[in-house]
Amino acid sequence: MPKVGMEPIRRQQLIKATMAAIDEVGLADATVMRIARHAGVSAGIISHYFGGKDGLMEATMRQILNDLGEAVSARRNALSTTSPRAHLEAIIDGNFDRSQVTGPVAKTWLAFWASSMHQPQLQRLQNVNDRRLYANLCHQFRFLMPREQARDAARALAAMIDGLWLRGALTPEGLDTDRARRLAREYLDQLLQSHDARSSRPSHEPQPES
Amino acid sequence: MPKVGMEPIRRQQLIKATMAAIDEVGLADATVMRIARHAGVSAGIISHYFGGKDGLMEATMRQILNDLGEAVSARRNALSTTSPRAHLEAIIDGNFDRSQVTGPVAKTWLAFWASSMHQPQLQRLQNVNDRRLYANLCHQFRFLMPREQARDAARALAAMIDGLWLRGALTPEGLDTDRARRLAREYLDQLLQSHDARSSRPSHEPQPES
DNA sequence: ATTTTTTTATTGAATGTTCAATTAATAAAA
DNA sequence: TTTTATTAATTGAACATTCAATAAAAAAAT
Repeated sequence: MPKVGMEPIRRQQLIKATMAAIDEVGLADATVMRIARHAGVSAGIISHYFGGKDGLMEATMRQILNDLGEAVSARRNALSTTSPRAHLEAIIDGNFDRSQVTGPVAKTWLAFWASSMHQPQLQRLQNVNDRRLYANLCHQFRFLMPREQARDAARALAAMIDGLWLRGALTPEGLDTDRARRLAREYLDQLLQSHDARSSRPSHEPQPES
Repeated sequence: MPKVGMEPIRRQQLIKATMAAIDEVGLADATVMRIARHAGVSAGIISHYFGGKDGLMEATMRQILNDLGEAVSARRNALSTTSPRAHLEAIIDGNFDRSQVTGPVAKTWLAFWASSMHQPQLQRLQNVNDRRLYANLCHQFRFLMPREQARDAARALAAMIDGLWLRGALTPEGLDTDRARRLAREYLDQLLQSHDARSSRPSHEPQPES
């Protein structure tokens, strides 16, 4: 059976098998044997390609975060406008991208989320991702409102996205992607309208400084 | 040492110790020995009072959900008005109640949240709680807007609350309670304003039936 | 074009550890 | 003295990891 150049194939297989196993029985019961069985290989191979279980877990989380980042980037790059609203909508849509929201990925994500509280390696990845979402949102809001307001808007929209996502992952029926996207977009509308209403009044409106 | 009537004392001690252990090392490494050590007793006592580790875990989650429910109820009962807005604000405040947001409780909550995806017993508790928050919110919004709109408002506010809460639990600095409360309240304002704006226009406004 | 050697991929069994649960013993209180 | 509370030691199962063995493929030598 052994052929050359199996490494990238096996790595991919095992990462996918990890998500399947976590989706099936949860992180706590996702043993190396179970994961290996899912991939149709022996348990030892995990240590061979990933150095151990931890390595596989980290690689799996990396993959998820990477996919998410690319889903967002792809939608933003497809835009021909620099309109902040369009970019904010792209960020929302990217976060509710199909590939991110499918059962196995969603559950794996949440499992890692929880365990990242106590695993420094995962925590680092988690934080990078969190900050990226916040920074992206904040940057776009800055075109539309003063700094502090933009920060709050970014914080709130980030919370809304994560909250919808979390509730979706937990309900037995899974996330209703269309509804989640719609609610997040409606919230974005409200944020922008709310600012328009405030800034169209004759008060001082501090424009974004550079 | 042995005295009569230790049961309620030990149970409380052990539940608290469970949260402390989970806060310290995470659910995965919260072994019975570690928990027992936190409580200053031996590991065997856990099986004696809770029938086993699972029993202790369930009791701990029950306690957290109970405390949360009481925090909300207490604030709502303290109101002398039936104003939907006041009740919605009380629900928000209750969810960001001090006792819920302290490090150990928050982390334990999130840990259970994740593991409830695969543990039927915890999942049941989780769902009851989720539905209660949604139903409470929905019922209040129904006084102010038509059914479908009220449902969406409830879903969105619930997501916002959970999202703020989740992000707070994950950041190393912990949740900024005041800011979270403020953002959730501002969102509530937007939801209510947004409806006012829509219903003050000369369109048909379906009043709450019943 | 064979044969030999080396490299790569993989397995299965063995190892040692960790854990929850059980049990027998102990000690205080009633 | 009997019951209640608790512990320390033990058991057995589950687990990740390691390692020697094997088998295929590729490369080198004949």
